[in-house]
Amino acid sequence: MTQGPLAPSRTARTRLRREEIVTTAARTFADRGYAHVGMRDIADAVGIRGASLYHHFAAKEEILYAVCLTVTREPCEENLPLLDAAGTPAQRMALLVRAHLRHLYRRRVEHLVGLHEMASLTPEHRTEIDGHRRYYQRRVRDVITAGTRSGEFTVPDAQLAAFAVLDMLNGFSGWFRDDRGLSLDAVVEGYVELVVARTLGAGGALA
Amino acid sequence: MTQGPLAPSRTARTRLRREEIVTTAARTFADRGYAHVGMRDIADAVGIRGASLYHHFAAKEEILYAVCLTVTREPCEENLPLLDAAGTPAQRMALLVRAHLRHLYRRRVEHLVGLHEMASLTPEHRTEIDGHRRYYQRRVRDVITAGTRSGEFTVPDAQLAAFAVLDMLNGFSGWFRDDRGLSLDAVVEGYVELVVARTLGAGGALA
DNA sequence: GCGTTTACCTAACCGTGGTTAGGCTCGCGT
DNA sequence: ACGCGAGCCTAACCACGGTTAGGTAAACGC
Repeated sequence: MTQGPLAPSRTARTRLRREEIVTTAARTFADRGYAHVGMRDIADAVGIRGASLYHHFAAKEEILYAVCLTVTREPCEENLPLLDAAGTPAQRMALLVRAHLRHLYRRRVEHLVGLHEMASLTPEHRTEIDGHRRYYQRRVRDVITAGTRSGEFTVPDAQLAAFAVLDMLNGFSGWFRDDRGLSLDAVVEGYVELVVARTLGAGGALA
Repeated sequence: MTQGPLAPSRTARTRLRREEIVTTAARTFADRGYAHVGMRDIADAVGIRGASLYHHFAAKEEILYAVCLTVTREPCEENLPLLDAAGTPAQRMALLVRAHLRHLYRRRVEHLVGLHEMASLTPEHRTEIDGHRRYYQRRVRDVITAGTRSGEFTVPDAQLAAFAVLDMLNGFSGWFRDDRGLSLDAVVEGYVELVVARTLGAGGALA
């Protein structure tokens, strides 16, 4: 470490560049669709030449893969620990809903890409991304099951409820826009009630 | 009309062929993604040569457009009339949920394509498809508003509830498979309860 | 029956876009 | 101070795939 924290180290700058490419590409993919975006388009948006992208990524699909990773791994790492926190299933579920929606918002561009362009991933990459999603879904289902056992939730089928809740939440990134009537906070709290209190049936027992 | 109903007329056979192409293409698009499917692939699946497709469609995008049309126009024509039927908002909503899910099931392949490949449509076609979707959503929101006014539904925000309900329903086509535990009928009735009774809050007042 | 249309064919074109080859320059580590 | 590799460049390749041109055989309407 001959490098102070003021001037970013070489590896740090490289990482920054990679992230810049991924973010820029995600924005372009979201706007025009993965297939309609060429390497030269991504490069233009970053400010370099098309061929230079291959210094950072081995193929176009690797960039898409990086985008998809951020939207399936981050929620697992950041949101799921909330399900292990203290509190009743309903309280923990409310925490998850808030974190989930805020992540969808923070990464809304990447989420749009991740939801639509799965088919363009390599089979192996696709399998891995799917694995993350299935794991997340399983954890949500387990909390619902726990809430059902404790009597807080009243759904007949935890699996079905998990599908319903996750589809409801994930749909958010498809329609929410900053410049329309609804504020983020209003939607988040509205959804906490819709999901935890109503759909799952935990009356007024919220955190 | 020199043509009896036994031997299909020329125009009828042409229409059949078109529909066969659309159906086959939808299946292929759903499997491998619109961009990864060539005209020759579609033609192979139908049993003709690539160039022959241009006798029925002017461009590849026209085929995708036809797929998208069936999944946005059909629900408007077949499901929305149920909202004008007799009965309370909750009863009418329950009818819509059933019809909506059964349509998602009947046309599940086309729905998968319609949800994922929007970006590959011509701007004009995309606008038209979006129009159908927005109209459908508006009609659902209006029923929820009606149910709120009549006191059957207890949601604070009809617009938000409409988003939530439609995302929940449409997600169905993303995960339902015939060969797993759940039966279609079980899911449909489960979702009627989740949507109408729980999420919208119409206690036990179902049809 | 006979022209016309339908539906399909073979053959080829050609733009697009992912990818590669190879060279320049600067900053970093020793 | 010097070598090396990171980062970016220009130039070009080339395969894929949408599309067009032009022809043929059967089906249809009068």
